[in-house]
Amino acid sequence: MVQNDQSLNILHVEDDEAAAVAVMAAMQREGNIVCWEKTAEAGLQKAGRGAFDVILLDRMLPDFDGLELVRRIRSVGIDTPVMMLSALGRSENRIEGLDAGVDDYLAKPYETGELMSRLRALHRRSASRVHSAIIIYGQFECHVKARTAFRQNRHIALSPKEFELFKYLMENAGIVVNRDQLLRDVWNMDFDPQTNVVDVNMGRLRRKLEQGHNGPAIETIWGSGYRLIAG
Amino acid sequence: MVQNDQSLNILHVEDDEAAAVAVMAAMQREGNIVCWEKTAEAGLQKAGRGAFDVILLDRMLPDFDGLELVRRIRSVGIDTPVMMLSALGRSENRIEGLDAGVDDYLAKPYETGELMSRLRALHRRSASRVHSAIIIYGQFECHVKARTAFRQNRHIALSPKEFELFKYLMENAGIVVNRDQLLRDVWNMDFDPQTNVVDVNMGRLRRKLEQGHNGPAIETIWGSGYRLIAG
DNA sequence: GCATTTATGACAGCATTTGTCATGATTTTA
DNA sequence: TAAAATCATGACAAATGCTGTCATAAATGC
Repeated sequence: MVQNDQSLNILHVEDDEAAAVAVMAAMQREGNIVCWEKTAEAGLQKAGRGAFDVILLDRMLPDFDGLELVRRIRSVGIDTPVMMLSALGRSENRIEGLDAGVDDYLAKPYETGELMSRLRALHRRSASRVHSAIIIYGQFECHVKARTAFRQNRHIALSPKEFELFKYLMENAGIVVNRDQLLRDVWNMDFDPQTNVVDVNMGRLRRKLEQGHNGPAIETIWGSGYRLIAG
Repeated sequence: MVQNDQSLNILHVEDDEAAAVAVMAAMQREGNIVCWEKTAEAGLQKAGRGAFDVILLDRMLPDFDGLELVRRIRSVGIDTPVMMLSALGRSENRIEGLDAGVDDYLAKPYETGELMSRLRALHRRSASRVHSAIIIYGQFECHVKARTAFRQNRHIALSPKEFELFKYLMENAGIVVNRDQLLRDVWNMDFDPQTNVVDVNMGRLRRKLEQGHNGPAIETIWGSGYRLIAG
């Protein structure tokens, strides 16, 4: 299997095994990578972790409704485009889905070719704005190549070192990182410099991330290290 | 008529007068602003001029095909999301449209409610990516608030002054700007400093915009000034 | 061919970044 | 409760990047 420029990284949430396998086969034939989850909960966890181009999900899921999954995905700040597949093809079903944050809605039965075309269109619209890797965690966005940071869609001006620190925290979002790690990975020091360089810079970053926003950005774990908060 | 937070600024391209009037009435009832053009050519001119949230167009137009209109809109760098309406509702028609750059495709007959819901979804997706003003011209993008520049989706690292110059060129894309203008608007000098500061910085910007890319970025008009080229 | 205009390399002064240090503030421990 | 340990912050100096100036090479137009 060759992955070409047009191929997508897809998260597929579907409890019906036969339907999932069929969709996956069709998509993988075109060189796309598909990650499959059977429950809405598993889909929610995965959506926040992988760098997916689109999320393709079934409306009827065993644990909670596909629409509820979309609402939760959006509420934690995940902005990946969502295509919903549903046996509920009436107009009011579509409107409900689209108004809930779904980006496209396709009623079963559908043609695989049209599904692929719509996924590509969704991705194209999204990708035209995704110039490079973007790390999203809660209110925060880190545009890696552009070296820019955002909180709640507002740009935050950071110095180069501050950006490096922010990026590291985003890469380890929700995880406590200690000073030794930061010295090694951000400052490229395999020794203790016997200064408080980490503390000083963390303070600088913290002030910039919090200014003009409600709530803390970075939590200090006394005696351990620091942790980025979703915000 | 009250315009609320959800209302859209819509460009509608449709030659059938009755159909256009019906669509417009439905949309204006919801507080949207609709600008109507009868031909593809008029639509193309208008698309480049107004700040439209979405473009809603019919596939069959008198002068040239709706798909051709989409291709032309995209080729001059206009990225406004496009919803196409068509009596041609077969799957291959949809695929053709979506692959040509259309963002959503709705076959006639359709329900007005679903049309509105889909337009809002298109706009929502587009707007959520616009952290701030983005200027697009050919291969170039200028993200004003993030102060970042891109050519062919690749980030270009610019110094603050270089970015200011780039932004000015983007704001006057395709137009020849002379040194007096640049001194006044970028350097805030209402006098001739008797140096070649503009020339030197233009050279710096030019080298950065062109490095690793095919073709020139900035054209010198001897004796007049400079002009950004679409790339 | 010459005058004018534009492009480019180099440099110095200024602005920003970053690490260090001292000390105040907070937390933990005995 | 006091002392020790840890973290936060203001200030400063050195390092680095930015930007305008200048001289000169290269290109254009008459």
